[in-house]
Amino acid sequence: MKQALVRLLEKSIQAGIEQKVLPPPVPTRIEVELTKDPGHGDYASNIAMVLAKQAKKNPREIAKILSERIEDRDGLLEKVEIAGPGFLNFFVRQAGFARLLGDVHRQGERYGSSDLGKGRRVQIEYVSANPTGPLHIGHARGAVVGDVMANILDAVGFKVFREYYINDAGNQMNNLGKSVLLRYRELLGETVEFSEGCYRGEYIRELASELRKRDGDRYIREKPEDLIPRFTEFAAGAILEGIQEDLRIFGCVFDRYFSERELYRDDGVGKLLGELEEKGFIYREEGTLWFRTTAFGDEKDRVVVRQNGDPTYFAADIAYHLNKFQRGFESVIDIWGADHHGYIPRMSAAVQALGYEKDALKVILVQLVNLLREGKPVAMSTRSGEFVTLREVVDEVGKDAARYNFLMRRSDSHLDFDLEIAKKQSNENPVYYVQYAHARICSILRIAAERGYTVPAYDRADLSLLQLPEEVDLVKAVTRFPEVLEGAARSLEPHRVTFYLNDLAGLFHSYYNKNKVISDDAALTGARLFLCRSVLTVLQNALKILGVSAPEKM
RNA sequence: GCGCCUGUAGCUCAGCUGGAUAGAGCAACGGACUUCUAAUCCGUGGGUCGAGAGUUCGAAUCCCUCCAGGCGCACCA
Repeated sequence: MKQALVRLLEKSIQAGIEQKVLPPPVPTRIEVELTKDPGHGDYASNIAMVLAKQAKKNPREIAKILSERIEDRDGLLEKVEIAGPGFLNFFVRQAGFARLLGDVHRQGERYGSSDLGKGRRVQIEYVSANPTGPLHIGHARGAVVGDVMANILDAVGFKVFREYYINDAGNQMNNLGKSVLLRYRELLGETVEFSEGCYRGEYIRELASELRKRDGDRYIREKPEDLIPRFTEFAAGAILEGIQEDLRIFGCVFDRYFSERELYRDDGVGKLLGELEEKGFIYREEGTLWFRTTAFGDEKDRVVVRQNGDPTYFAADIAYHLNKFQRGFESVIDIWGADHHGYIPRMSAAVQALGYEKDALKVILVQLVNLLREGKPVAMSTRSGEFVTLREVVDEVGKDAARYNFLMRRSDSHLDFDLEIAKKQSNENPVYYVQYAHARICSILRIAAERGYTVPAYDRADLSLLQLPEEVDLVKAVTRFPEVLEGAARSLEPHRVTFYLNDLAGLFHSYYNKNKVISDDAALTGARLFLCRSVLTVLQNALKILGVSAPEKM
């Protein structure tokens, strides 16, 4: 509907230009919005005010010129009014709205999707937690934001690739192996001391005892230098398997888990740094290699190879991002914890130095989660290994509530996650509000069927009977869905889908309480069933994108 | 000290990229189940959009200056 109105406006501006009452050109962006106040019609455009400056005319005068030249061939509009400083208010005929439900009917589970992305390839990297311990609640938010963002981009026509970067090459891996070895020795009766950087979580103890069960005490005679790599290998493998399992249970499935080690194969990182040095982006100073990130606006240059010869994490990350682009992705999205925001300028600099557009890399920052129980903070300390794992949260509150809760805020704002509220099956928990709307419609359709009503086909339903204000509002909301997905994709803001769902469910609950869908009037019942079915389709499609189930009964 | 993010109703937050009288949920109060599911709905009250100046037809939104909070400022990842 919005787009149809934009086209009408384009044509009327065109006509105005041809008749020399408006100066060219036709603006590239014409805004049409849903109105808040029914007195302002259904849709409104501010285009007359936008044109006022270049046309050097009073906005109301321009509005008049435009409204006189609108050729409504399809009979969508009842009338067009000029209001306030120069708004064009469109009053859509009821039949115009009802027609839109035909799209829902025809497209079914594809309703809402579009070809905004035109099949362009996007890679989206998220979670990417080091395999040094199980995922905790902090990782969960990034996982959901990434997963849902990917679903949204997929829906609007991008070809999406989901990836998890495994940081399995740094010295933290060494610490992991060392930590397990120490616990292993402890199990065999030695007294051990944990140095700085060691991991002390309970899971380390479990890994050690697993090793002991499997291989007994035969490692006790070997040298630590020989043992640590093997212990590391074992621990990282086991932990990564656990991470993958947790993510799967949480509904996050990746196309690929990319190992950092792969970047070092055949001295890949070294060669890349050499190339960048030839191009002048890297220089040597006091025995270290520096990347000239200041050339692209970073506040200082960054080390890529330390004095001791080891490449930094940043060096590998440059290679990783080059690898992404070389695999043919036109656009790359990284999802990071907000505490890494300082890392953006250097990564952006690297991407530009590699010869790609600045816009080719986009970063979504996800703020930390405050875990609460009945309003009181739950203590978490990664160092000591006291934290609530993702698995524990999913087990306690369920996948649906957990996922929905992480999508109720903009990603870059802090989020309080209260375990007790998330668990409650009450009105404090919005996920049930939406699911309940779905279950209610299912129930209506069931009972309608029992009474001999079926949802009519689009051309058999008399949708002109849908005249109540609540019905028009519902139709409007249904038609907003594709726009919401596009907006969420454009702005990289998955929370918009959640807010939209709350609105839609609210409109339905309100309608439901006031009106009967099933009545003795067969034609009216048919029209209302058709409307219900349309709402149901949107609820299902949207919930699917969020990775939240749509129960038929509650 | 520098940089980024945040500041909107008592609380938690939206505000569609500058539009018309700033919204929702909780909490408070008052109502609605003999009905297609009350995990719902209807109503009432509640605001100096952190403060100040600026840009223009028009600002919660954009620019500048302050104030408050968070996070960064490694040859860690």
